[in-house]
Amino acid sequence: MRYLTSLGYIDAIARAGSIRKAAEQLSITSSALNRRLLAMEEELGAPVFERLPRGVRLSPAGELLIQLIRTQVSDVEKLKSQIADLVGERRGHVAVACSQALLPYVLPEQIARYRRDHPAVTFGVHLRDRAAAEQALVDHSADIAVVFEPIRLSEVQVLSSVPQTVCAVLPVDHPLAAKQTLRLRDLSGYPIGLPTTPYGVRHLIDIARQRSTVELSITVESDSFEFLRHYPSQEPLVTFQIPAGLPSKDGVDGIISRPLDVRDVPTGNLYLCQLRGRTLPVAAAKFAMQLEKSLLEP
Amino acid sequence: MRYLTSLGYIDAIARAGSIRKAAEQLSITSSALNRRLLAMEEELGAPVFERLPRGVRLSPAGELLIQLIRTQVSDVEKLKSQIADLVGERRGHVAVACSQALLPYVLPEQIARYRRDHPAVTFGVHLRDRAAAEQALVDHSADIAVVFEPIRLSEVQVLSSVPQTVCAVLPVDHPLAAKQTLRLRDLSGYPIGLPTTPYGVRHLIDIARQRSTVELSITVESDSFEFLRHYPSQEPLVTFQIPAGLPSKDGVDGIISRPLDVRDVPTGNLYLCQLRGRTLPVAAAKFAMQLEKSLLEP
DNA sequence: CTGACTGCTGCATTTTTTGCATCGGTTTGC
DNA sequence: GCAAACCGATGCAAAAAATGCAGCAGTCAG
Repeated sequence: MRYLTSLGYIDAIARAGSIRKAAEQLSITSSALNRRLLAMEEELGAPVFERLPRGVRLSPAGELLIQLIRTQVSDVEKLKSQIADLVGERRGHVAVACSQALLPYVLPEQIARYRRDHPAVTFGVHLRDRAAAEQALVDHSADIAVVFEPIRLSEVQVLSSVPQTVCAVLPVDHPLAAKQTLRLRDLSGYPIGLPTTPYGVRHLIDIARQRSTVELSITVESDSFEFLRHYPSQEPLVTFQIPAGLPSKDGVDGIISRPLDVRDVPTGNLYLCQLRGRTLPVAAAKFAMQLEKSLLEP
Repeated sequence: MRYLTSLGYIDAIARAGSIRKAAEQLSITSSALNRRLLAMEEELGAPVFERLPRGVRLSPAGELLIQLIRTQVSDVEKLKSQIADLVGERRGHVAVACSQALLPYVLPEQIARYRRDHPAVTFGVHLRDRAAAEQALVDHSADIAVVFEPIRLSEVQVLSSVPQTVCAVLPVDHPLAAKQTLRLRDLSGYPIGLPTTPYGVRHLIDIARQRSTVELSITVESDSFEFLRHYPSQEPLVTFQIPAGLPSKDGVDGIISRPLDVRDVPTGNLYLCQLRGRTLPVAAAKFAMQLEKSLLEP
């Protein structure tokens, strides 16, 4: 929207932390950008940024302004989406922030399904750890977030949640493949691969390790489930994943999954969230409803 | 605010019902205004107004837009007020919609008191009947409303209410002046002046007249309490008013007031309201708090 | 001290907005 | 049934605003 350019520019400065950097990203000169900022500060009667030797930082007034800017911009998005809906075009854009587990199966399937009905809707899928996903909601860079065991912020509103029992992921020929569910002590002695700390699965495993005396031999750590999932084809590694991130059938890619006994590792929850108090654009709201339904009835 | 001009222009068109009329009020040419509108419609992908032979009317999309415009404009007002607060200037503007009863004593006193502490804050006081006051909140032309016995709309949020027993207003030398409280039948035979229908006092009196067999001789009707209040100096007329609209002492202006018996005329309530879900600008919120306090502890 | 970075500003140029005049259309009054 | 009075839309030239360019002063790391 034309009339929001100044607001978008200021948002860009806030994100870039520097007028010149922001100007480069926006493909305009720093002088033009600087003048828009000065004009805004003139109108507000207070500086929006503190000038530092190495760039700028939001002033207290700027913090208020940037919040207004983001809600106003996304409100306009919402309006446009509503109007498109009114005209019958049903177009829009949905930005999703999610945990890794959603990437291989759930989101590709759900987005494709949604787009079959509404081909004019575009999607953005952004991998974010638990904290960053919530931050993305707050700064409006995501409309909805799907996260496992999130750090609960008061600004986030939970639309629905589904329990997810952590599963061990093993090569098909692993000695433990015979068992239907695994205790933590079963894993003792086998090489283990773990996700790095910010992730929910690791969080639950860590809790279990603290409560138990079982010693796990942690061979590999990675922030990529993709890596951990494919590693066992080289060495018989045991790693962990929640059901949503696993293929529906055993044996695909030469791996199988076995749920961990809930006495060892508590069942976590996968949460579908949005920013509290925000009315989502039509497309995002409808997609969230579809996703919610599919998560509850897998 | 500079970047809101287009929005303000479109709001002006919506209020004026015609591009040319709005252009005149805005002191610009109709062509300039028309082009801004066309540009906006282009960006939205839908017409904002239906073109009628005698002007324009909001389209469904326009209804959505105008609502967004008004909240955005008042959100910016709020931001500016907050920033001014931050800078320590404490300035702002408070628009009040109120019943007639508030005009002579309550509001002048309260506004003057507020302005003693915050001289940079300006006020707008708008006389509105019960329905119009609530409409003023909805379209953001008022920040707060003080009304007697309002028609309750779901969009309105009550901040506080105080009971107000309807009083009869008589000349000091009226035969009924001896009594401390008056029954409706006491008034039978004396000439009566009544406010016109949209007002709350009239509403309560009408209810009382329906329930009772007493015949009142209605001599004068007026939509001005000011007129009714001063009429008795010419002819011994009995009229009605709520305590908030009466001088604190009897005998001022040659009139006295006597409460009506609550068995005849039910006690009404004076309501202090704002638009539901709206966060008021700092100045309006503080003034509302002061007003609320003074109404509860008269 | 140098070099790289920052935000800011004067001036010429480009882009956008505005005003003026006018067109085509519908309603209203006689 | 015709003229006058509105209405919104548009081409064109003038006015206003935004932009790019170049260069300023200041800070900081090495």
